[in-house]
Amino acid sequence: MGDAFKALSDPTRRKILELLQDKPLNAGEIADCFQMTKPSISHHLSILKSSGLIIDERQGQNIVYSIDMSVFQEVMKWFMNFIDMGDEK
Amino acid sequence: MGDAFKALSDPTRRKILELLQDKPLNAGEIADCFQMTKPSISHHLSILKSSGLIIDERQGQNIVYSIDMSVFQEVMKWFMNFIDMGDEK
DNA sequence: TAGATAATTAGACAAATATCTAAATATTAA
DNA sequence: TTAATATTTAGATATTTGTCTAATTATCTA
Repeated sequence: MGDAFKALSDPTRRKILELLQDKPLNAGEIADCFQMTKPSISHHLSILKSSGLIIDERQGQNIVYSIDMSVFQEVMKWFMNFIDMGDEK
Repeated sequence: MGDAFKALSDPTRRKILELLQDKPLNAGEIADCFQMTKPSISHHLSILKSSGLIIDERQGQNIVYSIDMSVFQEVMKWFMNFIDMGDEK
């Protein structure tokens, strides 16, 4: 899960996640939202993918990215532990 | 809030937060939990502090650190937006 | 005030990171 | 099969990051 925190530390990657929150997008559509070269965005997508935060699927010439909730939920659980405290002891 | 994500990306810093989850600790007590020099821990503490995730208070010779929940909650809200989705539109 | 203890700041350095350009791969369509 | 489009991979580079040692600051106590 450490990889997810690393992935979340970059603002470009967080913005990518926010974009995908609305709907799946292909790499080109994502890149169009940034003033950055496509290879750079591709690199960020690869980090998000290997951290488990997004998944990709080829659709013809395009590669469509979407959010994978399972790792998000793990990270959320980590935060929840800090809120719970009042309950026990 | 970007600073908080940056701060959370390092495993040592996350472990410090987990330690402080139990109770406030001074810099020396925190350093004792790691195989790392005190200056390195001090550096991590300073990053956590400037990100708003912890606060410090001098008590005599010691400086006691504890978690500041307000930024935690902001970060949590960011994650919540990814869960909510089902509700609107 | 001098010495001891707790912690930080300063400065150096290797490793990791984000970005770019150029080249390669994969798919579609003519 | 050739050309066009979408995307990634490779390689280079400047910046950021995490760590260390040495020096400094702050507090307490004898």
